Amino acid sequence: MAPKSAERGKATRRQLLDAAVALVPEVGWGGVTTRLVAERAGVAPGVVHYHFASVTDLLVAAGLGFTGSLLDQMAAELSGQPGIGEGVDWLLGELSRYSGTDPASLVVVEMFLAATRLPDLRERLGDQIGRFRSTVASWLAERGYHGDAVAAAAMLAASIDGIMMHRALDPGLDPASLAAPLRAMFGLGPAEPAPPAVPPAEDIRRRRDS
Amino acid sequence: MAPKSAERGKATRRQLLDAAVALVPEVGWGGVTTRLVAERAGVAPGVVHYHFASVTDLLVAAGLGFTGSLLDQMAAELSGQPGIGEGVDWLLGELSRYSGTDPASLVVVEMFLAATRLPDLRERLGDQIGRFRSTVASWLAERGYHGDAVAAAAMLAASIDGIMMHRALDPGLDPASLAAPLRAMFGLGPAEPAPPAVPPAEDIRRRRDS
DNA sequence: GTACTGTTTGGACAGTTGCCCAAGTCATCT
DNA sequence: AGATGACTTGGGCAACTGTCCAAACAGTAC
Repeated sequence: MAPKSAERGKATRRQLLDAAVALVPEVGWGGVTTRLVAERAGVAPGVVHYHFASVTDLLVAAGLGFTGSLLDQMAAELSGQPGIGEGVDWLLGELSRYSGTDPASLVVVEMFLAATRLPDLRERLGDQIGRFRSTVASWLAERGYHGDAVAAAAMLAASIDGIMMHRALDPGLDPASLAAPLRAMFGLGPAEPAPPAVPPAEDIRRRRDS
Repeated sequence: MAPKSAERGKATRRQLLDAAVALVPEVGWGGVTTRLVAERAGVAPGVVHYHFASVTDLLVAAGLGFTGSLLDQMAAELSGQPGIGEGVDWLLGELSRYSGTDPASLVVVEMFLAATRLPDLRERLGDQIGRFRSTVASWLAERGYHGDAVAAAAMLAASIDGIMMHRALDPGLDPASLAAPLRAMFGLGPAEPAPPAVPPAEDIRRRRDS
């Protein structure tokens, strides 16, 4: 055999996947072409169809890889939060990193849309999000959330994407200002028990303007 | 002059806009082509570039027309609701009509995405949604919502789109099941005392904060 | 009738697309 | 040495794209 060639092939495949993920936010899901990916990955155009049956196949694989690790990481970090209040606050802080126009946000929305036209993608992306929701629901239940934890997790997940999308149109929409209604959704008080005047140093990492 | 011709022109223009709106959910924003629109509208391909400078121009005009009337209608109907509880419930009922895979939902998401790449569209769509949020905020304030009505309106608007998107991936996600957390967001009690035939056995006796 | 206007037609144009494939490279195996 | 296998190359193909345009088609005004 030729293990050296196989290694190189794996590397090329990875480069194609990375190039595809990077290209989706720039030109849109439908704007990603064979030659564009090849050029970005630094390979000849023919390579794309050697590693993937079609550009759509490449995009599906690349997209699912991206959302999979993103959701896994978010679920893990959220599960590490001690209480529901801390979790919601952490989530809002995390959300401020996704402006709706940044590459990660755009990939997610593009995939939502592409999934409506690709049954295979829809099923697999739905599974990923279902797993995320389950993790969140368990986390809520373990923290003593009184109510339908599954419904609350669904609302939370939907809110994340909704806020992300709306921020794309209104950059002035500050996630921090949404803390009160979001906390109320989980039966939490309107504000942190600690006085907001002096922020607890470890919890708030960066607080921009007002 | 030729008023008869001008009339016919207006009608053709309308047909092109309608065809574009119908096509977006079917083939995607980027999949709408000159010839596709012309065929759907029942005119020759050249007509498109007589009435619009480019396909993008046509799509922007068609999309904004669609979202404009959709948002206006929703704002008007929501404003007609007597109380916040009724409004939220009405909204959830309305939301069940938008499965995330229906034409209207798809047009909205496609426009969000297109707006991130078309500054002109972003600004105008942002204005439309800003107006919607203002209307909702006023409606909340008039109903005695205690808290930041603007933030609550933003969360509500974002939730609508978030739920819509998530329903596209999980058709089993019932908007009605989200009533409890959504109502809690507005400091409302668990549920209305008017359940359908099948009683929602799972009861949530969640008290709000102070 | 002729002149003028706004609208419509269908084809032409240069460019891009996805996918394919014969020929090539290169390390490994017999 | 030759054969094997995985991978890469660059060009070729038919199909499609947005945009343009000379010509035809109305109706109105003179």
